[in-house]
Parts: sequence; structure tokens; C-alpha cells
Amino acid sequence: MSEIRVRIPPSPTGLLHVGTVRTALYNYLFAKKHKGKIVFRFEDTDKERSKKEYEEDILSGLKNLGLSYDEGVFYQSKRTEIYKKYLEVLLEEGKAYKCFCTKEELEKKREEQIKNKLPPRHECCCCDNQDRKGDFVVRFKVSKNKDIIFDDLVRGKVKISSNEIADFVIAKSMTEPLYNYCVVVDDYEMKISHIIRGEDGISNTPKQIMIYEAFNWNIPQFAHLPLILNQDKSKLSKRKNRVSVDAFLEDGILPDALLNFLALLGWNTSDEKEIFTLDELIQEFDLKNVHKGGAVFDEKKLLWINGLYIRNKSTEELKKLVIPYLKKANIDYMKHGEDFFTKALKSTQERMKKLSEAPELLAFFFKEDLDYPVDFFEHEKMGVTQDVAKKALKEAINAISNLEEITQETTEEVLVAKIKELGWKNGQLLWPIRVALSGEKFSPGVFELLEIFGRNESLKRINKGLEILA
RNA sequence: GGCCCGUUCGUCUAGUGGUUAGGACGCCAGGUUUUCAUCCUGGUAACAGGGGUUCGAUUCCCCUACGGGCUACCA
Repeated sequence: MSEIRVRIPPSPTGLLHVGTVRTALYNYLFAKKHKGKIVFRFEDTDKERSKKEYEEDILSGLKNLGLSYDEGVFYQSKRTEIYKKYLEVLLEEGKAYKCFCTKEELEKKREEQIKNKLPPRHECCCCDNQDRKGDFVVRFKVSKNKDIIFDDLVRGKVKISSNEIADFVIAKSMTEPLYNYCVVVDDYEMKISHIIRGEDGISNTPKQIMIYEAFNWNIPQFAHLPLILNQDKSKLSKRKNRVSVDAFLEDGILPDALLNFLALLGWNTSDEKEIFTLDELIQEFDLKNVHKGGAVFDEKKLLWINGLYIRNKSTEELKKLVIPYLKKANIDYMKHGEDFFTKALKSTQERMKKLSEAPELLAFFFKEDLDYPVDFFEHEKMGVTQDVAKKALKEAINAISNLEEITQETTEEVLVAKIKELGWKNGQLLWPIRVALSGEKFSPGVFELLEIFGRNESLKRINKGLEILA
């Protein structure tokens, strides 16, 4: 087989979309797996909707996700001369023609077609009259009674009758070529061997194939990927879902986790593995295992995968990732030193599902003066009343004050002994202490907190608890 | 409307002409634990419907239903 070449061709008409990423990812995996090349180009022929800022967003987003390319960036908007050249060929050979119809004429024609239930052909008087003056568009001449068949790598044979396709516009003018046409010219010139794109590209495929045939160019292989869906099964849209990669990244979804999750939308290996590094995905990926049916984007599963990735990070790595979020929340995370911060982070790592949760999870460690409702101390199920809490805190002060060294082990030893001595349930002593240390209903464990805070800060917080209870 | 594509637990999915239809997320319950989380155990829940073909269909074929995509001088 000749060289595998795929393309990533977003149009810069919006922020980087997870659907775009999924398609890019599959192209990337396919190319890497087969030692092929990836061409990147912007399909920016729509001057109205294409924006520089979107280009930047897409490029940086893909880069952040680690999806690189080998050739490009190409811009269709900079290739008008090339398109023009081929357009002239088509015109000369009579495979395309100039159409001078006005919008009004076209609308009238369409109405008639709909009324008579005719297929959407173009064909009108002016098209035979090439001398007509004024603006024109270039239409591709579709031959009749012809089946266009292609073998889709995901779906198998797809057949469409050319009678269903009207003479379609391939350029608004000689210097304003349109998508369906540009794609073919580009894919030919860039020697693309495999076009892997979303299912919404299926209906364009016959048109594009006809253009290939008109030029007598080799037709690449097509693979149409299932769509990513909203909960209601419609095509994933920003109206109904979070779709911008920026939004996910800012929320603290890790790039690897996002890719891992996206890879699983419409593809999987036949075994039960579902956590993959990029390299593993490259190894395992196969278009044969790509689904035909669309896949609903389930954020809950994304969060689960993300939590897994966060837990698997070393605390040092996680630290770097989390700092921007803490800064943004104005948390003075270094106030008790690096070591304190590291330990605090480590104690919350396993409950963090996304990085943006870091501030709320860590804030209490750095608060100077905790303030929380007194009923935090109460816990009916464990038999903790405010009176019990008071006694517990006093006992804690005694126990801790006498300890030489405050570690998880030493505090556990002394507090457990105290529980036995008092004949209490674990929670009766430990819950109030934990609340006093954290000022939160949920937090890391007491012994961990005691070690992190050390004697002075622990005592300070427990005394504060006593104040609140008073 | 027309054309095209699709349909296994709520979701992501495995799977086969004969399976107790498997896993994961979620949810529920239990265990561990001072809480939450983690972790462990268990549970809940699916082959869209109808016809064929067949000794036997979730699996193959047809139809219907449902869902989706496309139907631009957008990409």
C-alpha cells in the first residue's frame, strides 16, 4: 500500500469543539499506527464566518492535547489561484458551467420542483446561454442515471444515484471557490489517502467523488465516523452541551483524560480495557472497531476517567497543575511552606475529580480564622452532641499537648487509646476534632490533618472549635 | 417531503446461529473507614417491533417504527 496520509481540516468558525478533537484524534491514531503523515489545513473559504481568533484557539487547543501534525498549516483562503486553475480546466472541458441565474429565478425553480415532486436538478435556460452578462456562479455538471458507489471503511458500501444530486455550485465566482470543490483539490494536491471524517460528511461524498472522476484523479478511501450526540441523541451542539475544549481544560479536565474519553466514543477494543495512554491507543486503534451508531457524550464518565487520571498523577505533577486554580481563587498556598502544601494536596488528591475543585478542597488548610456553624459538630448517627464535642476537643488538646511528635501514627495511637479509655465510639472523639481542624463536614482524616497542621496550628484550631461550641 | 445512515442495560459498549447476553460509568445496598472520597463485595438494568430463513435467532434477510444526518452562492 502506498503511503498513508490523512488530514485534519477544521474550519475556523468556532472554538475548538470536542467533536473536532475526536475526529482529529482518530485521524492521528490511524496515521501514527500506520506510520503515515498528517496534514493540517484550515477550511476557511467562508470569509464571513472564519475568524483568526478561532484559528488560534483550534491550533493551541490541539497542541495542548498533544495532537500534532506533520504538514501545514495550510489555508484554503491562500490557495485561490490553485482552485482557479482547476476551475478553468473544468469549465474548458465542459464538466462545469457558468450559471447566471439570479436568486429569484432559482427560488422560483425550486418551488416548481417541490410542487412537482421532482428531484433537485438545476438545469435552466440561462445555463445554455453562456453569453448572458453579469455575475455568475460555477456549477458542476452532474451526469444523469449514474450510481455513485463508495466503500466506506466504517460502513461498507454506500450507494447514491446521481439523479438525487443537482448541479451543485462549486464556486461563487472564479476567485470564490466553495467547500466541496476545494476539499477535493486539496486532498488531491496533498495526496490524501484516507478521509476520516464525521458522518455528516457522507452526503457530500458523492459530490466529491464526481469531482475526482471529472479530473480523473484517484479516489481516496473514506471512513465516516459516528456522530457525538447530546443526551437527546441530536448532534452534539453547544446549545445543549459543553463542547468547547477550552471549557473542559479550564475546568480542569486533563488532556489525556479527555482524549481517553473521546477515543472511547465510537470505538473500543474487544477486550475490557478502557484506560489508555496515547501510545496504547495508537497500538490498539483500528477503524474496523469503529461503530456505526452515534454516541452520547456522558460527562459523568468523563469525570470518572478524569478522577482516575488525577489519582494516578504524582503529587508533584498535580501540584503544578493545581497552582493556577489556587492562585485564581486567591489562596495563599505557600504560606505554611512547600512541604505543608504538598501534604495538604496529597490528602485531597483522591477525592478530586477535576482540577477546578482544588480551591474548595484545599481552602480550609490556608484559612486564618475558620468560621463554621456550630451544628457541624453534631452527628446523630455517631452519637455526637455538642456536649460530647466539647469533651472530645478538650481531650484532644490534652492528648496532643503531651505528644513529643505529631504524626499520623502517634496521634492515632494516643487518640485510639483515649477512645478506649472513655468507652466511646470512634466517631465521638474523632468527628469533632476533624470538624474543628477543617471547619468542614467532609475533609481528609483527623490523623492526617493533625500531622499536616502540626501541634500549634492544630491546637489553635481546636481551641477555636471550643469557642464556637461555647 | 426526498435521499442517506443508524438501533444490545439510563449512558459508553462486548458478543454469538444454541451464552445464566459480558464489562465499564451511573444508581442502589453492604463492607472497610471518624466524615467525604478511595478501595472491596453484591445488586439493578438491554438485544425497538413484526414477518421470514432455520431444528434454533439478539446474531442472516425483508418490512415497520423510532432516532439521526444531509437536503445553501456554510463547512
